[in-house]
Amino acid sequence: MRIAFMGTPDFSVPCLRALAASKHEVVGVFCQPDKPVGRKQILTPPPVKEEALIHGYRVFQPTTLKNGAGVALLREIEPDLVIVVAYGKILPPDFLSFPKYGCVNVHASLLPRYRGASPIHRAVLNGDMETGVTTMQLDEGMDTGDILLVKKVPIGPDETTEDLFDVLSAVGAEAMMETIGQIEAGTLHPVAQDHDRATAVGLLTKELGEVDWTKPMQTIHNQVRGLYSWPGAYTFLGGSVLKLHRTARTAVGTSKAPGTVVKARGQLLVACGDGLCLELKEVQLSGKKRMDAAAFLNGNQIAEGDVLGS
RNA sequence: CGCGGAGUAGAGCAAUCCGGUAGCUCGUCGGGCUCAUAACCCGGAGGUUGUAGGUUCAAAUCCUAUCUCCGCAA
Repeated sequence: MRIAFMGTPDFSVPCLRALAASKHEVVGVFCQPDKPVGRKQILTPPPVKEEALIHGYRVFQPTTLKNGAGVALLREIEPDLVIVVAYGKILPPDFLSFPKYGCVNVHASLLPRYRGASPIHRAVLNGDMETGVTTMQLDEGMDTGDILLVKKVPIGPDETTEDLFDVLSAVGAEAMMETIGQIEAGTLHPVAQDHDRATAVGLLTKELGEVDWTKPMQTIHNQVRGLYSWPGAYTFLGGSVLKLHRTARTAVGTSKAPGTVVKARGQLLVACGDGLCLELKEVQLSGKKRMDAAAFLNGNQIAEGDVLGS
């Protein structure tokens, strides 16, 4: 089958690799234009582009697919099927209907839950015990198409978004290959989503990372692991930003006010809103490197009784 | 030249403004104590202070250049 692939970030790469290793012909790869990245604003190609170039695929980085621009490109490569994995742009109707088998999307959630831009983060943030990958037939809406195939994945209590990212991108590749196989075999049974149960999630913002210590310990723990490693959770210590990279739940109770450092010897415990302590295991003060709690405590930069959050 | 912080023992920090041969906590090694401990006590090892120049009787500290790391912004 002639397949065009559309994707941009790391998450999409395993899918492209799987296609490359398959019998199918990758006739073109679409991704977002190169962007300046990092402190020095170096123009960097997206991960999918780098992977595509390794295989010698034709790469397209159009700024828009609207007004026939996308279809014009499809006409050049004549794909039977288009696979879309975290591409980053909405596909117009004429584009969706161009390939014989349409466009199939790999989405990192159990649809109709978490439609939109940040499904993995949201599942962890909400403390879900389970998430997964859904493949669906793309339609004009945002992740509203008929469901083709679902694979579930459990979420561990301390698992981070980054951990899940790796798992789900691998599972996504499996789901994709299985879906393609069934398309060829004609054995798929698309199921409409239950739109009443749908939830939509937007892009993440930095502000989501600020910890509110009056919240329950579990909620803050979810926030830390859900936003790891980007954009990250943070609080304030003496006016400086203190990033929280890793935390652990404890059963230690306290009567101290939320945000108070309850223990700063051996381990670092902070009081949360529900009277339980959250252990900070790895932190980073602005301008400093990230370090584990033991190293942080050695420098005497924090003491019992200090209050985080201001 | 977007803004800013930092490079000192294995780790995290202090001493830098007001130059005078480097200190603290942890780890490590040896010994001791205790029913016991991420407990405590005693002792030791470990640093040409990112690099290159300069000023000086003397530089971690002042001057110049350079490399690296990090926070913000994008």
